Amino acid sequence: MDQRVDAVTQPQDLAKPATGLDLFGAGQTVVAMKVNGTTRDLACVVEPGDTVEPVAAASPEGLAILRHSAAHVAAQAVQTLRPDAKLGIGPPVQDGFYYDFDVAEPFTPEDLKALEQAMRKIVKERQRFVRRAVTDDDARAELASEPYKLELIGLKGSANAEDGSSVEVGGGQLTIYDNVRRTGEVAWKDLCRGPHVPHTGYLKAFALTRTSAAYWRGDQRNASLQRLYGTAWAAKEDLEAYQARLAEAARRDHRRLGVELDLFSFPEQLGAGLPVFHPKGGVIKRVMEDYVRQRHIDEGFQYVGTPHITKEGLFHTSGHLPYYSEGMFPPMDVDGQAYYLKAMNCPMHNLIFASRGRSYRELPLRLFEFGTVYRDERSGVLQGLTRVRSITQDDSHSYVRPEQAADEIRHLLGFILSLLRDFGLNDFYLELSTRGDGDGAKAGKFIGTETDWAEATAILEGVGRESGLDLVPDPGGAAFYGPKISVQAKDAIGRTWQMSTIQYDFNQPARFGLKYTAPDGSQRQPVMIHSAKFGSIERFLGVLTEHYAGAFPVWLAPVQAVGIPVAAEHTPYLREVAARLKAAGVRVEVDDSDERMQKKIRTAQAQKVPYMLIAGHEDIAQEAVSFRYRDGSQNNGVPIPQAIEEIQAAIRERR
RNA sequence: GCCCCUAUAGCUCAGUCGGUAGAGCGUCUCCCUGGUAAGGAGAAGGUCUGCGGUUCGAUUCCGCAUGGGGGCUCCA
Repeated sequence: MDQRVDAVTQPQDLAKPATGLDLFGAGQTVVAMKVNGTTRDLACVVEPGDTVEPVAAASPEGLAILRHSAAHVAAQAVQTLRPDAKLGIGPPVQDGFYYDFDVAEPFTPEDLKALEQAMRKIVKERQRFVRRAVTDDDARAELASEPYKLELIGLKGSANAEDGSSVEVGGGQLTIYDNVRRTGEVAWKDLCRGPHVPHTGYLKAFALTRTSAAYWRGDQRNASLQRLYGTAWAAKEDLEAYQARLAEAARRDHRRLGVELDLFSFPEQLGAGLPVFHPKGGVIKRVMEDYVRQRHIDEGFQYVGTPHITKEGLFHTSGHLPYYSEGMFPPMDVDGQAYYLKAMNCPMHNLIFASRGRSYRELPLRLFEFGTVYRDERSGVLQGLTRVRSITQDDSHSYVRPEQAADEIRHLLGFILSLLRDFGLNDFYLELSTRGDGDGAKAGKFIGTETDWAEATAILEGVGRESGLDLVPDPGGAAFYGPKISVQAKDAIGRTWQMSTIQYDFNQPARFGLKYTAPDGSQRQPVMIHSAKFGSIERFLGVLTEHYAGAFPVWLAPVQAVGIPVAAEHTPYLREVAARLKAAGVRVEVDDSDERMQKKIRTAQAQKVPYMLIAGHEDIAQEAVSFRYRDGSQNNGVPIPQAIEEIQAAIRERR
């Protein structure tokens, strides 16, 4: 498959200058090469003594190059069909690429088909990607009709690579890539750092997927551009596998399963982002909450309760109001005073802490509740259960002596991971959100001294490193009052979800004047550590639904067993069996509808019920039931006590 | 909040080039009494999301609102 070429390190390996095309051939699987560690076009010249390694098309770096080249071809296609289109930027992204355009008319689905067609034509022509160094003035002259490219040239030196606006290669040199036909004619060109595949014929598997709007350089004040999304892969099979993954994700979509399994809905009369849980969704929610509550109590937390509204002063004390007002619903007037729906629980927990004098002996003091908070999320960001406006947090706050903080965070992280594992999630990494030293810190988005931030960040980072999990930095992503670690969990089909957070907060204890009496009798300020295990019950339920594709483990399944009589005359027997199961703590139903057994099995299967208990004459004679499991396997003639024990064991072991 | 798309029965969707609508599933009734993924027959169910406009006439065309989807931005 991939060409394995050992690094060329000795001058005699390479007697005269050569290119990757000479070294690796113009094969399909090598798209670029690393020359002395820098990724370059295969067409670039290497000197004797250079270290050269191939970059395979299927490698992450190779895919990015492939996708970036596909973005160029997409842009060329757009400007062929829409000569008025002005180019924005077109980088590779996760699983694909996009390119932004300023066009008079947005793209339609028919446009996508036509554009794909035009792309295929360009691919067929095997146009070479030819790199050319240009002076700033030449670049301006060549791209005079591309206002956004001119703006990028003007940004040279100040632009950062993160938003894709950086165009120069090392040393401020600009390069243009020409797409050259075999006739030598330049079909298209773009200001670009590269590298690119040798020619468009390398694009074997691509598709345009969707369009959307996007602001120029990601800023709402700028022009709104049309973004064209596509995907590209090293081989057709990879593209098909990707499309199959998307179909699988759609099949698991919790918004769809929520309706099919009768779990929850979003009544229009209630308003956007406000879910109601139906009885079956309510069972899952209740079982989850009961389990999590008990685990918290076992871990030394005390269960508390707080109201949903408060006078506005509380959020001024906490500091949320000046910093977070646009995320809160507008205040309501109660007897001339402004009251707010709470958008967070911590200030109320602080009041519990402050309700009487606290001794160092009480610390860590751990308060926990399921607190429903309300956030005025922008209408455009709402999405099923994963982004709602009423959010039930499994919220806890640990009040500790500063020297206890590291231990408490370690304790919390271990607790969180064990809880997530109990719900079938096993693949994690951590994200460390800090103040960063970028725009946020300068703009006053964060409160507290630099020393405090540095200390808090060091503690979180230390615990994160100890965990052995990957720790990904997220500069500038902290809460305004302190840094945080968040746990990212991968679901059954490899998607990452942000779940739990642990936040170190030295600000709120100061703002609330929280104190405890130290051994020497002095009054000291505790540190508070915020943590949410699921983040939000709603989101977690949505994630779990997709993780299990609706086939919840027995302990969470809304209906754990359904009795299916072979004929109506066997219904009374199954009712007795069901009564015994119910007494044994099993959520069981009997399907006594006027349907045939096969139909009832089909229905139970569609509802993903873990156990189907079938009974006819033969079972009744033996005081038994016949099992049919969700996976279609069977176990006939199981004596009733044994059947009860089997189901109980599955529940007990959280299977 | 911004851009685009979208809204027909409880669900999934046809349809009406402008003359008030259909299917499958589900629900209800009756027949069938059947051993591991759909037995048969019949019925009920829709002011075609809401409000305006254009028109002799609007579910259909236009505008606004609301809900939903894909992104952008945001996400303590």
